[in-house]
Amino acid sequence: MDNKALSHVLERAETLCQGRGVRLTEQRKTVLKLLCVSDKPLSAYELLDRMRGVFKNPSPPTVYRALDFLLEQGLVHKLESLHAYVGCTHPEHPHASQFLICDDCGEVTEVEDSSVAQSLNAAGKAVGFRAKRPVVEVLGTCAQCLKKQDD
Amino acid sequence: MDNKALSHVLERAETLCQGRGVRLTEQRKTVLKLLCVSDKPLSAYELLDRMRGVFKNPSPPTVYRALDFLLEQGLVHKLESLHAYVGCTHPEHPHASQFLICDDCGEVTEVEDSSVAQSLNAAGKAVGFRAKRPVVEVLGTCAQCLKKQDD
DNA sequence: TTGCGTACGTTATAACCTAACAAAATATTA
DNA sequence: TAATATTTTGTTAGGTTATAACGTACGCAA
Repeated sequence: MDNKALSHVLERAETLCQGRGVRLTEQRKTVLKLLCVSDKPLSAYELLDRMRGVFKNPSPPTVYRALDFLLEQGLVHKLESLHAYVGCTHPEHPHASQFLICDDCGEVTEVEDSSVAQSLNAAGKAVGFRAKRPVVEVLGTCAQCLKKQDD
Repeated sequence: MDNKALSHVLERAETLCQGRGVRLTEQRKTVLKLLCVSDKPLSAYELLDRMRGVFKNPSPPTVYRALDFLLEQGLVHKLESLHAYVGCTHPEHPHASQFLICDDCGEVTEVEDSSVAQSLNAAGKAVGFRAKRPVVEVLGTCAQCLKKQDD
């Protein structure tokens, strides 16, 4: 994410948090920023490392608390299959996302496909299940890496 | 899973492994059995505990190796969001499953909804992504627990 | 039997995550 | 503003999940 997009996300996050009466503190903003400027998902401990540049003595709870907050606010997502976190690319509204994760280059694409969401919902309903948090992550190979393989 | 279903699964597993020229050793069979008779997903360390009854001195690698094998053979599934494992309920053919996980009672239902699989595939294709391993887990509340809540 | 590949034993440690309690900052109310 | 409550952060420690690395045993085939 470039600088302009970053500041847009941060402003947006500020606005959202103010509207909800919750506080986007420096630590939380830092974690969000670090995730946004990274070109790949970061583990909690990678985040921890990068926070050393900003805060004096961050510890795991420091990072996990910030992550918990950001997850609750829908500003970041956790990729369960990678034990890693990414900034949300469209936090404007609550949503059920799917993630395409490239095994090869590590790139992650967040998509919001309504037919996936719908069919999942329907599958649940068919057995009387009420969905709360869908986890949809597809591991595979991205277009770019597929192309490279052909060369 | 009852005793009859268990022996059916084990026979089926034997047949599958023989056909593929791989070995379903005692350790591997034990892990599969433990997962099948459990009424809920088991973590690797829960499996480790239960293996103590069968093998003299099992260690984490013992369990993880067996799990890796069973995962490769499609005989068990890993639930990424729980860090836990379940026996596959229909290992007859390779398939992309979805899991409905009840937050309340812990029950997990494996479903195989082709429209979910299709829409996911389509969403990937739209951006040139080749899917290899889909992870689809829906956390929520099962029908039984929903009913209880009403009472 | 010798050699090769696969499976297993063993130790250690890496990586991920949370509990628990104290201190500080911030918000709330009097 | 002062007193109080609430939220956030600091800090220590420890629990859980997963793998590296290296050696040994076993099964099989030349």
